[in-house]
Amino acid sequence: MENNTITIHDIAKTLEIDSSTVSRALNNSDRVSLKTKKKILDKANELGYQRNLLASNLRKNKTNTIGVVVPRISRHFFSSAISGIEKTAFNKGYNVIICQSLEQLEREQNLIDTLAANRVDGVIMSISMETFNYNHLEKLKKNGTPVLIFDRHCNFSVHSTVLLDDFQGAFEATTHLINQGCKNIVHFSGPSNLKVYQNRLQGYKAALEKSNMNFEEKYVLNSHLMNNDGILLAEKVLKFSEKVDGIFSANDVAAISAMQRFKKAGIRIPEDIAMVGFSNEPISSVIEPALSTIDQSGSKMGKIGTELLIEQIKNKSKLAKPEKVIIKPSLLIRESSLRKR
Amino acid sequence: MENNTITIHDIAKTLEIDSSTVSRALNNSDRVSLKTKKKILDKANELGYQRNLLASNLRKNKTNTIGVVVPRISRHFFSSAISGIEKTAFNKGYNVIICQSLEQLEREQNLIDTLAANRVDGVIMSISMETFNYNHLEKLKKNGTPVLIFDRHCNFSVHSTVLLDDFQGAFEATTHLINQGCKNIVHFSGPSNLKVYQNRLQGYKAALEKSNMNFEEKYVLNSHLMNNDGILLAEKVLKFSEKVDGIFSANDVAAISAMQRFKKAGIRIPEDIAMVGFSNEPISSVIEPALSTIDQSGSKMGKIGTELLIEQIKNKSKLAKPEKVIIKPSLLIRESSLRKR
DNA sequence: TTAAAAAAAACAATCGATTGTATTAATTCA
DNA sequence: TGAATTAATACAATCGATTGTTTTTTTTAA
Repeated sequence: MENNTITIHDIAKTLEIDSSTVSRALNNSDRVSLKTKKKILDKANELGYQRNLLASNLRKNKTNTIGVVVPRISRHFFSSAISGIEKTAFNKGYNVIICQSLEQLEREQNLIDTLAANRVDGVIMSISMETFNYNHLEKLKKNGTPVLIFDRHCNFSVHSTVLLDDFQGAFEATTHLINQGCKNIVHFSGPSNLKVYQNRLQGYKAALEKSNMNFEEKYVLNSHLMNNDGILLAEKVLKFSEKVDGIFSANDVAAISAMQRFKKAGIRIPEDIAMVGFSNEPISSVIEPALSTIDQSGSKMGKIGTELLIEQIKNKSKLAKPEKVIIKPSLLIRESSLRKR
Repeated sequence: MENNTITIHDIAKTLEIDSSTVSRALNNSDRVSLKTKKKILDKANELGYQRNLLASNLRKNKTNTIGVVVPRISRHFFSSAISGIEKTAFNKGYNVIICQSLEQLEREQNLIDTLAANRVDGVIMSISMETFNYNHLEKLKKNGTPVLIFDRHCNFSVHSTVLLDDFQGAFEATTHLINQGCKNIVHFSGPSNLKVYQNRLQGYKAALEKSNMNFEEKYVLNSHLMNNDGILLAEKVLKFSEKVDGIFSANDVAAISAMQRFKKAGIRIPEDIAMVGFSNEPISSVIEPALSTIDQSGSKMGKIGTELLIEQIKNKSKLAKPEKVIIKPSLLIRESSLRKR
C-alpha cells in the first residue's frame, strides 16, 4: 500500500528488458528503437512513473538548480528580482530554490550550507546587512560552485556582481529637482559606511556642481532612513533658516514619512517642497501626492545576474574571472516633484 | 583542480578505516568510539567535507524538506504565511523550498511535479485562482506525499486544510461599523463564485440581521476588487439617493482606491463615510486616514498548517483522515472607521 | 585464566538513475 | 551468401551515503 513509487527497474521488469534501456528511452536517447521507446513510455505513463531526481542528480553530479538568497522575499525590489531570476532560469532549463536570510548572517550561512549540501549548480544572492564575513561564500567558491552577488556591495569579493548605478540615479533625481526650479535641495542620506549611500551622495553633489550650485554640508542629513527617521528629518528641515524647496531622499520610506509630516505642517508638496525618493516602493505610487522616485529595475538585475551566473556554471572549467555589471536606474516622475506642467 | 568534493570515502581512505564507520561517526552514532569519532570529525573539518544530501536523501528515502507553493511571494499575506511556515519547519528540523505559481495552473502543475521529483516529504500550498482541477495534487497524494491546503478553498478536496473564518471577519467588521453609528452600510463584494466572498457577504448580512438592520440587495456591489474597481464603486456610491455612511469592502485594495475617490469628491473619512477593508495590506496602515481592516494572520496560518503537515508526514503509515482548521481573524481598528473617540 | 558478553569496526547490499563497454541482432553491401 | 557495419540491447560499474549483518577486538566476570 505504502511506498508504491515506481522506478525504472519496475518498468524494466514488467517489460522484461534492461533498466539501462528504460533510462535511455526516458531520456529520448537514439540508442533505443522507436518501437521500444513507445512501449516504455506507455508503460511509464500507465504505472505513473516519476523520475527520482535525487538519484539522477547524484549520478550526473548536476542538479540544474540555482539557489537564490535574498534578505526578504516580501520586499518589492527583491520580489521583482526573483521574477527576473525565475523567468531567465526557467528558459535556460534551470530550477530555482528561493530562500530569505531575514538580514541575519547566521541564517544566511545556514542557507548557503543547505544549498551546497543539496549541490545546487550556482547561487545568486543579495547579502544580508550583517554580512561582513564571506567565509561561507568562499567555501562555496572553493567547492567549485559559482556565486553571483547582486544589488548589495560586498567589499573584497572575488565573485561576479550586478549592481545598480547609484551615482547615476542620484544624479538624475537631483538634476530633475534642479530643473523643476529648486534652489535649496536637502539630501536625506543613509548610514555613511554603506557604499550605496556614499554613491548616492556623490551623485547628488555632482548634479549640484554641474548646475553651478553650491554644495552645503548642512543640507546632508544622515539617518537610517526608517519611517520614524523621516519624521525627525522633516522637523529638522522645518527649522532651517533658509527656505528648503527640494528634497532628494536616499530611500522612499523616509521620503514618505517626511512628506506626511510636512503636510501636517501645512506645507504643500510639490509647490513648497518638491520631493524625490529612491527605490520605487509600491506604496510610493499610491500615496498622495504620488512620490517621484528612482526605480531599481529588480527584474532586469535578476535577469542579467542569472544570465551571468549560468554562463559561469557552463564555463566552470575555465577559470572565469569575476565580472562586474552596473545597471542604469530610471527616474519615475510623479506629482511630488512636478511643479511645471 | 576541479571537482575536489570530499566524500566519506576520501576520509575513510586517509584514515584507513571503513566508510561506514565514517558515516556513523558523522551521524554521531554510538556504534563508534569517541576516539575514532574525534579523529574522523577533525579530518572532515580539515578536508572541508560537506555531506552530499542527494546521496543521503536517496538512501534514506526522506528529504526532510517541505515544498511551499503560493500564488505570489510578494503579497503580504503570503510572505507572512511563509515566515510562519519557515519558522515552524525549521524548529522541527525541516527545510523549505518556496515557489510561486503566479496564479497560473500550468506553472503550479510544473512546480508540483518538480517538488515531487525532488521527493519533498510534504507540500503546503495555497492554490492558484486558475486551479479547478486537482489531478496534480491527487497524483502527489497517491505517491504518498501529504498535501496541506491553506487560505484558499478548494472544492472537493481530500486534503487537510487551514482556512480563515471569513464569515466571522466580515461579521466583526460590519458590527464595528454599526457600533460606530453607521446606518446605511454598503458592501463591496468580489466574484460571487468564490467561497471567500460568499462567506464575507454572509458575515455582513448576519451582522446587519443581529442588529435588526435591513439587508438591502442594492447595497451589495460586485466587482473584482481591483484598484480601478474601487474608483468605479465609489462613484456608484456617490450616486445613491440615500446617504451611505459606512462601507465594508471585501478587500483593502478596493477600499483604498474608493477612499481616494471619495476624498476627491470632498467626502470626509470617517466622518461622512466610515470604512473597513479586509486583508491588512501593508499600504493600509500608511495611507491617510489609515484603513481599518481584518488581519488574516498569515503567520499563524502558516504555523498551524505546517504543524498539521508535519504530523501527517510522520504518521504517513496510518491513513490520517483530512483535517479542517478554521482560523479566527482579528479586526484592526484604525482612523478610517473611528468616529467615536 | 578463559569463556561469555559487549563494544568497535569492517563487510556488503542498497537507494534509483546514468553511462561506458560488451554482446547480440539486424542491415548493408560486395 | 557471408563478412563487415550498424543498430539495439544487455551488462556492470558508478554517484555518495546509509544500514543490517558479520567479524574482530576489548571488556567483563566467574
